[in-house]
Amino acid sequence: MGRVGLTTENVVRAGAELADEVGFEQATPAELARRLGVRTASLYSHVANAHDLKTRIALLALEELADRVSAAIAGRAGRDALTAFANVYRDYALAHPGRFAAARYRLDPATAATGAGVRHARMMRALLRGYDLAEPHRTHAVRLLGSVFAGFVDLESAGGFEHSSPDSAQSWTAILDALDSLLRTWPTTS
Amino acid sequence: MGRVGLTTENVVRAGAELADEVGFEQATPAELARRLGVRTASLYSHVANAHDLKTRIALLALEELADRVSAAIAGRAGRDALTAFANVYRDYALAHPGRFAAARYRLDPATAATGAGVRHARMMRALLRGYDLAEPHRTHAVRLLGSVFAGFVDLESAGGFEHSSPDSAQSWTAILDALDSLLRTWPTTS
DNA sequence: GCATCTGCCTAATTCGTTTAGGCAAATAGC
DNA sequence: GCTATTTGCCTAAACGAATTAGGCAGATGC
Repeated sequence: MGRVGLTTENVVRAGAELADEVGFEQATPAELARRLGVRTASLYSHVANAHDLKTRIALLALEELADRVSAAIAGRAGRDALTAFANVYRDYALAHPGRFAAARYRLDPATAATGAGVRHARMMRALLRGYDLAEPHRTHAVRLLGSVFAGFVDLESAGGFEHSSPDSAQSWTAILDALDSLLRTWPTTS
Repeated sequence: MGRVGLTTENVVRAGAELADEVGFEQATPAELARRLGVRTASLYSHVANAHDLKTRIALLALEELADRVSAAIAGRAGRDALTAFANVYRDYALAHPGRFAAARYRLDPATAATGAGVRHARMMRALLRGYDLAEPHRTHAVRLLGSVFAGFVDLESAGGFEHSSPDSAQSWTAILDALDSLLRTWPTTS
């Protein structure tokens, strides 16, 4: 009956691990308490409620992801930076599916503004400095890349590419190739 | 106390509408029963359980989406077909957010194989006939398009583009432009 | 060594999911 | 038009998750 030593930090980190194991949706206070060897009610001193727990896991994931992207693109430019950035997303999603799902959890605007979401946007723009894009094309490109990364990784981890050849890793590199070449010859007609 | 006239069909359709109003995750049997003016338990004669309800809503959404895509791309090719296809996705997602979320619900492989998912894949390949892509590039392109459509629409409906200019509609057309030009000059290096 | 703080507890409420079994309205056979 | 059957919706009840209120005891500060 000794104390387990819970803190908000603690609980959230354990929640993130739980999410990776059983899925973000199933990372509930009840299940988390079970894992921590504690009564469910005890968690409510550290997180406000189920939504708060999920929000904190989401913020943790965004932070981790931003750290990794930041490390990966340092000193790289152009196509190198593009693949490094993209691979961080993909690797993170494959290694930490629950956290990655958490990173896509709908945050209210105020919370999102405080979190690491802004860092992501900034890094994406930094990445595009290696390509010669004026506004508004740069913004369009940011959104395209964000869409492709999120979309591909989502489909892949949902098993959408599982039952067909070639395997998804090949498509991934081919797509990065294509995006690189697209960014170099971005159509500025409109 | 007269009978409401529930059928599986009925219940699922009402569930889809509920999902559009309150979100797919919140489209629970309990809430649905409330809307239908019926006790929760009564639904269980028509759907097996909450998961079954969600699965059926997902299948309905996939079907509707496939029907619309099919109508939209008939008689079109190349860039016309591409934008028609893409706009069906986007319009559907904006008009029916709950159903669209449902369409991304993880189905077990057997169920997925029976559903309209395969029609989507076939139509996407048909769309690409307008571009000159040999295998495996065509498959890569299918996956790229799937990723972009899903990713963009997801981010947009999650409000990811809300607090920055230019507005998302402009990015959408710019991205379709870019994709069209990319498909016409697909890099076949690898 | 005492007072305080606080981490985790028990107890209780509310709500969603699900199963079992019953009654009555619709339907079909004659 | 009466009877038999189906079946749509019900009540009752079990179970589990989320959440709040309040209490005890172990850690901490003096």
